Amino acid sequence: MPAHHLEKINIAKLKVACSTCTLRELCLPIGLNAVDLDRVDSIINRRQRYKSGQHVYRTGDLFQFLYAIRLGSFKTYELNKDGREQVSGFHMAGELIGLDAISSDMHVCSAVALEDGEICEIPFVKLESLSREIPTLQRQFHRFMSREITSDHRLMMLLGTLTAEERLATFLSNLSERLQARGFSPRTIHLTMSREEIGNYLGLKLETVSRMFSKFQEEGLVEVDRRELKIKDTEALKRIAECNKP
Amino acid sequence: MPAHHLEKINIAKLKVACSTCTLRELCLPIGLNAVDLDRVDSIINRRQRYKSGQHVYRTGDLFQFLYAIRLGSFKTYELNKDGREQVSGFHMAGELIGLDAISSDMHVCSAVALEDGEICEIPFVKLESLSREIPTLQRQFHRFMSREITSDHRLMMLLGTLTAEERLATFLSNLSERLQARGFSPRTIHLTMSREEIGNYLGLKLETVSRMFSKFQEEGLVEVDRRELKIKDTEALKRIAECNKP
DNA sequence: CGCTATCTTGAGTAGCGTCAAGTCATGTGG
DNA sequence: CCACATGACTTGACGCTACTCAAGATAGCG
Repeated sequence: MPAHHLEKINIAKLKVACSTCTLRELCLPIGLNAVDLDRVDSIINRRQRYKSGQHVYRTGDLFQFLYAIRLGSFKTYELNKDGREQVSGFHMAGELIGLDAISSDMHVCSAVALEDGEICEIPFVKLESLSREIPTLQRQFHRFMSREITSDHRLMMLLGTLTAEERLATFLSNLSERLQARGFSPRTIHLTMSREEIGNYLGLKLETVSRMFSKFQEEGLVEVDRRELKIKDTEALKRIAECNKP
Repeated sequence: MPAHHLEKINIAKLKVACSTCTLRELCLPIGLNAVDLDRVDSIINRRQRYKSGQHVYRTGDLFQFLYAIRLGSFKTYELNKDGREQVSGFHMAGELIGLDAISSDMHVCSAVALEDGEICEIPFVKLESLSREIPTLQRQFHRFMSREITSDHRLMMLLGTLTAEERLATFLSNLSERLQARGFSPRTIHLTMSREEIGNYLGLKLETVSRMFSKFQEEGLVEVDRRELKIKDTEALKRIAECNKP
């Protein structure tokens, strides 16, 4: 085999290995040593591409994989019998989705790409078996599940007790923080979801979301033009959102 | 040691061992064989008693244990900065609470007894270590965490999309089912929580909860007298609650 | 260029919240 | 034993927030 060919393969492999992934400090294998990282590497189906609008899984699908987001943004949602939608989360790079399916071996919500993106598939049975051998991985996985529960509780607090204004401010603050943590601008945000989807997340109608955006704009907190958002007064936004904290 | 003394000890031990616990088919060690069951037994601090109103843990407490409820009912709740309360769940025998604390090593919500009850404390570090050796236990634990996520998503759907009437019907149907699963009457229910606590769970004010109870009573769905509840028309109640299902 | 999807804005309304008064059961002290 | 206080609940009147319905604006797309 010629040398340049070998090199190509290595580059291709490197590009997608956990060890060289820019997300490794955000993703499941946080804190693993090189050897253990390789073992995790070996069970992952790396870099499945998703087009905007494409589903990762749907309610009722057999559960086999957890999905670690590498690139792009995704929403997870449930529909009730009447077709009402509740968005349970907007997810971005480094987050793990599909955790709700473990208990019933079937996905109980759906996940869809809001823009083009990439996902690493993690075979759950293999992850469980590996996490029996690597305590750090086990602990990390438990933290991820627990974090999901914590963030669900935050959303409950929002849905159960906050006003429309407080809900939107909380949503924007949270989005800004998470983008910042991933190296994006916390001020200039491209919204990958529609007003209706934001509403279905916050327990509001799309008209109410739109009105609140306009109100925040009038008050000089943000500038919105369709899906382009500029946060002009982070502090004021945070102050309104503060009420969702303990 | 005299025989009668020995017998006494055995009885005392039997009364609190997982292997003889009436909840073993509902609780964490579902499906374990006798040997593994004993190993789980050995790490558990059994039967801590709680008086009505007593806290199991509070926001900010160091996380050390998961808590398996043996007897009684408990609520888990969070307070936000303004003192608004969101109840994240009413929990009863066989349920595991404290799962939200894993990610931060601190409890992020509080748990309080709604009536006198008993709880088994499970040291989390020991549970993790044991679950590395007992795959069935590991799987079971993951199922419990995942079930928590699923039920949180149900509550989100309720809070985000349902009317007051639908919320209360869903609450009552769910309560009835869970009591039935534990061998209690699904029709004659003693409510261990106040109207305000129900409201803080359902995202409603206590007056609205009270009005909805009265409405259900007028319509012949239930009979309520303070905290004693009789379900007169299970089917009608289920029909109203149905909308919270996928 | 017109069609469609998405978003904004207005007017009117319904549902739930707020405030307040009253009931009832239980507990307390004289 | 009664007078009174207290906490939990119910009910009514009224108000406000967010919803509904509708019309119009704008960008993207075939």
